[in-house]
Amino acid sequence: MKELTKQQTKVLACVEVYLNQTGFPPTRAEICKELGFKSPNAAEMHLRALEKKGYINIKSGSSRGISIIKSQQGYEQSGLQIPVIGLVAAGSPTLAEENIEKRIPCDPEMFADQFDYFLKVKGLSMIDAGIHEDDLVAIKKTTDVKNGDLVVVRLEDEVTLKYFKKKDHLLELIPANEEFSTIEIDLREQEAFIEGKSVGLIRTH
Amino acid sequence: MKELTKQQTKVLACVEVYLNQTGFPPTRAEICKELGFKSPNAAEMHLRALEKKGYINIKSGSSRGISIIKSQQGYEQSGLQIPVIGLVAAGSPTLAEENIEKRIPCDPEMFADQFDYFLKVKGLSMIDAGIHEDDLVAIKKTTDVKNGDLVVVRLEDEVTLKYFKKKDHLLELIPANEEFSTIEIDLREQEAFIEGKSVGLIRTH
DNA sequence: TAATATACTGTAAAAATATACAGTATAAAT
DNA sequence: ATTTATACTGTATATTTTTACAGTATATTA
Repeated sequence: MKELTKQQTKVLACVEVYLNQTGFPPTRAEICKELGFKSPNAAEMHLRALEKKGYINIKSGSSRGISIIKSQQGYEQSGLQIPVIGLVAAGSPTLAEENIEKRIPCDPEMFADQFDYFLKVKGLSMIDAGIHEDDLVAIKKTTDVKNGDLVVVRLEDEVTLKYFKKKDHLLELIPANEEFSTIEIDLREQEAFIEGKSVGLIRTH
Repeated sequence: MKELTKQQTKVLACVEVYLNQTGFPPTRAEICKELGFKSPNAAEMHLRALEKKGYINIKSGSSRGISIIKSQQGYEQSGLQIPVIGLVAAGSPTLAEENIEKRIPCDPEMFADQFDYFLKVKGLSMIDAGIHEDDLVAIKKTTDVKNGDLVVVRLEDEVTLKYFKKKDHLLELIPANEEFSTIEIDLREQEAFIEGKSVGLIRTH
């Protein structure tokens, strides 16, 4: 890829910034206004140079017909960001702003099932299932869970991620670590709120 | 958010598809051509309705001045799809079409580092690192790796995912499973091609 | 020293585009 | 039975926008 002159770099950046802010490319006149040129031909010439060097494509005859081929900036954020929630000991994992640690740009349909948020794993209770501390488990908000599903359950003030098993009044929350023991709940005595189930996992190396 | 009529949904989809394909929004006339309308006013009315319902913004007086507020589509349609490559025993993991098992809609910047493809894990050699069979490891194509990195290395015709350790002429490829042994390579005797390193992992539950 | 590339100004015209206005048709709601 | 909302056609025009053409100035290369 050929190198750009200083001015060409400025013009390309101007187009990209305009695109990010408005969602559509600028006109020659708008580029001039932004960069202080007094003739639309100034912008035109730079755009032509950028096209020749393979950085942009110009659709002839179209207004604002500029498309970026090689961006100076990183991948533009397409807007879809999934919140990450810490597996806090107290309270249910709400999507309220104060509970969101960060957001990750990804597609809510990247796993087989759609999901609503990531839950950041604390502790080692699921390590034998290959789920480590700080892994992010993709959670689909639902109460429709089956035996064997990996579920997020709230017991009073505590939220936990375990395998689900239910028979009549007995709910078992089964860890994947020999050093932890199964939580057994008699649903006639204690309430259990199913927050959702895991449809996938991601980990940053 | 108000519901859209069938035609409004079509028009919104048309705008989004056009945007994804060209990088700039369509004109009224182009929407008409795409959807078979014979009057630019047909497109105009639908766009106005979409603006009123909060799905798009129209910059008055500007050509192609449409910006999407609430997208109907995800990464699937926006083209951001990352290929999944099977960890085949023979040959390097190329992005040639025949090696691509499927594509996953997600953002190449979802992990700390950008990555190029997913590698589907075979075998249990990394199980103690929480990497199971059929997990998808996000690989960044690079030869710039440090000791301790999880790397994809090709030895002759075999591709393997292991921890990297190099000292002078000795390359060690270390598994995370006691039942497997470290691969030791004297680089003066045998070549080793570093295909890339892992920046993350995803797993579908 | 001439040629060439960069970097513009200034003007103008053709083409692209938004957008208003006047209608038609149909189905659902009042 | 009348109003209201959806869904258009068809025309016209003011405005926006591209883009060509004619210059000017400066620095670099041959």
